[in-house]
Amino acid sequence: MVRVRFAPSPTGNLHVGNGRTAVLNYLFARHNRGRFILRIEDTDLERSETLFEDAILDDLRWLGLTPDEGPYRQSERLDIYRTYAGKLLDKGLAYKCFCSKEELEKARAHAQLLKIPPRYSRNCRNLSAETVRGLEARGLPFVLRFKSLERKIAFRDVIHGEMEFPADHVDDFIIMRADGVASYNFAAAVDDLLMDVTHVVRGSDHLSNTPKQIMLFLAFGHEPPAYAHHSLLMGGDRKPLSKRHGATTVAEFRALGILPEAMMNYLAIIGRKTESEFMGSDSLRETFSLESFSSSDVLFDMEKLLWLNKEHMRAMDPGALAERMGLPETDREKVAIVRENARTLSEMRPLLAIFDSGDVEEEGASFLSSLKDKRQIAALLARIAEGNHNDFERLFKELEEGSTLSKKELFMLLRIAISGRKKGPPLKDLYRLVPKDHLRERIAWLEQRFSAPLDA
RNA sequence: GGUCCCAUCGUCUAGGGGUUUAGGACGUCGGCCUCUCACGCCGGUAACGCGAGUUCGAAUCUCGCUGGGACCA
Repeated sequence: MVRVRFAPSPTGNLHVGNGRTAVLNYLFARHNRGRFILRIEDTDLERSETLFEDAILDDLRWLGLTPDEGPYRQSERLDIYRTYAGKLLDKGLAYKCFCSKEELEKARAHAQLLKIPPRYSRNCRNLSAETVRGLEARGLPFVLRFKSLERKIAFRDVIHGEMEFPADHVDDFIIMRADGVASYNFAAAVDDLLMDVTHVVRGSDHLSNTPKQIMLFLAFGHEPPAYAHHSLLMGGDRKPLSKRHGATTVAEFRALGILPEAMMNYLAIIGRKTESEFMGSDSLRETFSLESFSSSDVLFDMEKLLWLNKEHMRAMDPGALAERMGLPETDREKVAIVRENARTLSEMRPLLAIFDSGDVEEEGASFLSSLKDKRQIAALLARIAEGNHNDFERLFKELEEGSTLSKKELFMLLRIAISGRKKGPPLKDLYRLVPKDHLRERIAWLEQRFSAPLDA
């Protein structure tokens, strides 16, 4: 049984990069009929907030990524980590280190100066039991360090292939801090072990940490899980995606009017080879494979997201789309017409205003002002206002007769009278759906504007 | 500073020694579609980071360099 986990830290809103990790884990689990576990990595008590945990949960729900287990919270499992650290201590695979922060800092600065890798000196590795007792009796604070295996660590990453790290890649790293809180690598490894995680699917920023976690598994006498490190999301300048690149959190895209279907679709296909790019969650699940991922980093492409969003908007039942926007299902016809001209839900709103108000945009009004025969235009507007039917073809034919305007001019005149805008959906649909009182309101406004002295 | 990862059109990718005038998608540009915009259709633009080596032949294999990224604190 495949078991995967998504393990965010609640130190901020859900970043799209982490959102992608969540999507991949979810899809991998579903594809294999496995379990998708949610684990909150909140051992950094200073930076973790339940406010962010709620926000992340909310974003996952919005994306449709329902966990099968969890959320488990590391802050509620501190005793477990202590117990497991104790096991390593008993087996002689970990040791107490009394080196002070100051000493460590000094050694690090020294290493920096000599331009040699900053490694822990292993000062406390071979302290006698007696010495340790003595130091403890004096009440000196200590951390627990893992006795790093002095051999190279090799493993096969599902995305990167064969991986090999030299023996000195890992030093005697801390597994328990002086305050009794487990370190990131230790808590993650213990949880992956205890939660029977079979595949660790995460960002390649964790690639260098993997040898540590593998060593911990070996220390506990277990086979490590399979690892799959996917590439990272970058901004246009190939720097890590951050605020200055625009929207970076799932919540921001949601606010921008991106559909969850599109967000999931986009996050699931970038950096991958797939036969088709536009997919719903069913085909995403069916066609998913970790092997289809490229190992190079990916630039976030807003244009492609917008394209996918539009495709999803167009594929959706118009009534459902209306409801998604908080509109009654009966607005389906309006939504169906207007969505062709929008890429996001937000872009649909001003278009929907065509039906709900008698406003005229300046661009439209000034276009009419630019036409020459003002008297004829006023006459035509009056005749449009009289129209009481919904047949655009008929109206157009009626007006065309006796008019000296070009076809294009007549169309534009109608467009502005009906919608108050220069651009928009086909006129015959608009004429059918714009309420007559709004139409008259627009014409009244235009007539008033025309009777006023023009700047021409 | 060390270790690790990565490198084909602007972007995501196909291609894994001859089948390639390097294919597709998004974007972009042009044309068509009885008004505009959008949709749709048709067409165009655009890439193998650099240098050695292996080979009859390399985008494809090897090494080096350069560039970008990550981790270690």
